[in-house]
Amino acid sequence: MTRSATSRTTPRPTTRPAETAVSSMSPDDLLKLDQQVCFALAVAARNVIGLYRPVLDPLGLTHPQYLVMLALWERSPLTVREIGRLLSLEPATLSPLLKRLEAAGLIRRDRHPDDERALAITLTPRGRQLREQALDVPPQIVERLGVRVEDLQALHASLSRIIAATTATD
Amino acid sequence: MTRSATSRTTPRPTTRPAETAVSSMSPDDLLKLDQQVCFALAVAARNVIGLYRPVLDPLGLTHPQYLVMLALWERSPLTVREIGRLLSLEPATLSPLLKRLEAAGLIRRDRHPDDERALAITLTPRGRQLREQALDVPPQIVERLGVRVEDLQALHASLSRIIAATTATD
DNA sequence: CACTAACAGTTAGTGCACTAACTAATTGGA
DNA sequence: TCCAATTAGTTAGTGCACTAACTGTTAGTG
Repeated sequence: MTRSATSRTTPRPTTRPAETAVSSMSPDDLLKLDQQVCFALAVAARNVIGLYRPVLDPLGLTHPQYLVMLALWERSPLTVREIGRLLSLEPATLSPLLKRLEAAGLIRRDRHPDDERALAITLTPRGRQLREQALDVPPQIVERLGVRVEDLQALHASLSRIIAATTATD
Repeated sequence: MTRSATSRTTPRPTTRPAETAVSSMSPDDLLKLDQQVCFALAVAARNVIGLYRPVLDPLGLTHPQYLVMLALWERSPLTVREIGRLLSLEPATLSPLLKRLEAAGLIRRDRHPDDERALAITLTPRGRQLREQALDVPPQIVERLGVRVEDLQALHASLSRIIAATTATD
């Protein structure tokens, strides 16, 4: 752990600002950090989604279904591909999910008039109406989380950076 | 905590800080997809795990399997329950996963000598040896992520708060 | 001592998420 | 014009993750 004397008095070749903090970190620490971040990300996501479960249960929605409904409540005729781009999900994942939402009477899966290949996913009246109940979800989650809003905002900012980095590179 | 502003002079019945910001949002914004922390969390986790896929593929591991191996590389005889506590996973999730690791020749699933109910999960020589290759995983991920280390640290701090909040409450 | 509680792990069933392989519609050239 | 390449969505197959219901073991209590 005790940094070897590599960068002692020498000018430090390519010191981008990003690396300033790294210079105080051993490669070992870097590995640990990465492992911890990926682990924390997976656990936090599972835990938070688990928090949604009892809240979404009365609405008859799972968490991914809830995200799809959020997208549709914002803009209603959407194709499968468009939903996939919004949520970073594969069409193969959405296809059965959308059928379940259709079976629940929340959406319609009609052929797109301009392009027979595509589907026009629209809300049914029941689907549109469900938004009323959904308005109560975020406050309940925030309450159950019991985390300061500033912390949530900080988390959101950090996550956005990661998402930008991982979707831009693709 | 610098919670100064909330303690005005009027007591304000049960205004926890969490609720002030949420209740002051317009209902429209409340359900906006792009400000849902849960959405960002889910997408970030999926993206990062997707980043691991090609890196873990040569090792023959999935991401959850990799996390289990990380736990075992740190401490080797572990029960299913103990792994579950470390990774926040249900025994029902781990049971088939561990059988796959056993089938891959990386672990052994022996009955625990002191308690016939429990399993003693141990590494095989091959499983222990795999650590060598795994040492190369985090640097590859950090490189592919292309994110500043400060951002990773900030993310880790935020996630830790969330995990603490969600596992303590259970 | 017996018998019930609690506990460790497994199995069944549902749903998410991915890749690869497929069908059908559309587009763009040669 | 016609036909190859692209595109939209579906299906099959693997694996993760959960809940509920189960088997078998241990431990606690009457």
